[in-house]
Amino acid sequence: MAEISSDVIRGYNDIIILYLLLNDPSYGYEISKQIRTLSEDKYIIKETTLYSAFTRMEKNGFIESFVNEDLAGGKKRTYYRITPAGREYYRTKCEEWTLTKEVIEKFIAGEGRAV
Amino acid sequence: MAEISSDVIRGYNDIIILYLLLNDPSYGYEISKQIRTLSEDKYIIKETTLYSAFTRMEKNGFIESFVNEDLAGGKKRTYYRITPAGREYYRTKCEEWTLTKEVIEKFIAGEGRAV
DNA sequence: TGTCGTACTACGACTGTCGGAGTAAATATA
DNA sequence: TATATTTACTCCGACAGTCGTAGTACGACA
Repeated sequence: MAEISSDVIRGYNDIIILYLLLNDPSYGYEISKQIRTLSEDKYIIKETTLYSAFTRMEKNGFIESFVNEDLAGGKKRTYYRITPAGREYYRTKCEEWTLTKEVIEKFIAGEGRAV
Repeated sequence: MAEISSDVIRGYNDIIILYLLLNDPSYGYEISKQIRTLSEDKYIIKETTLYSAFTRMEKNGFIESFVNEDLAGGKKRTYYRITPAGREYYRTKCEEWTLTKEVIEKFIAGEGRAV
């Protein structure tokens, strides 16, 4: 099972995380598992990478954190919620992805092209 | 004209450069212009990024350098030639790109999906 | 003579990711 | 009940690739 290295996915962690916050707030451990599941085990984000992304994006105003106080369903957790600025950032990054994809594919060996 | 930022193309500079060496040796200035032209001005690689990529890839055995001695057609230049190892590396990276693309697109808002 | 294009090189700074270690509560297993 | 595993982080220092800035130097053109 081939896995994706950090140097090629780098630059997309932000949109991956924000995508998983679009509908509902979530927290580190859950997001980590969702990335793994959704990517069918092809991308497993490192804990340190994920949590430092949270810190950075909160500083940038893309997400907001809050702590679950009731503790009904388990341990204390830090949840993150996407902000309007975060939604806007996500949209912009998606557009940039489309552009980037087109550019990169010009430099990828297609079918029938000798390499 | 939207331009691609370095943090999203990072990780692909190697294959972009190697692609342009697949058929013939080339040198920094020319490769830089070709990237710009082929990408339709969407990606303009920084000189320092390009030349440090050359150094790194030569160290890794993916390219070899030689200097044009005759100087018939202008200034002295350092040319680079792709090695078999470089070709192999390029192929592997292309496959990784396909995988990465599929994964990232799972986290991109598609048509009709609210963001 | 001066400016523009060509073709680099050097250096220090910065950012995001990583490996490793550690903490601690909740849950599952024996 | 005791222990192991899972959950849910936090901190630290290191590293790689990119960047900004600056500088060099040659050739062509006006």
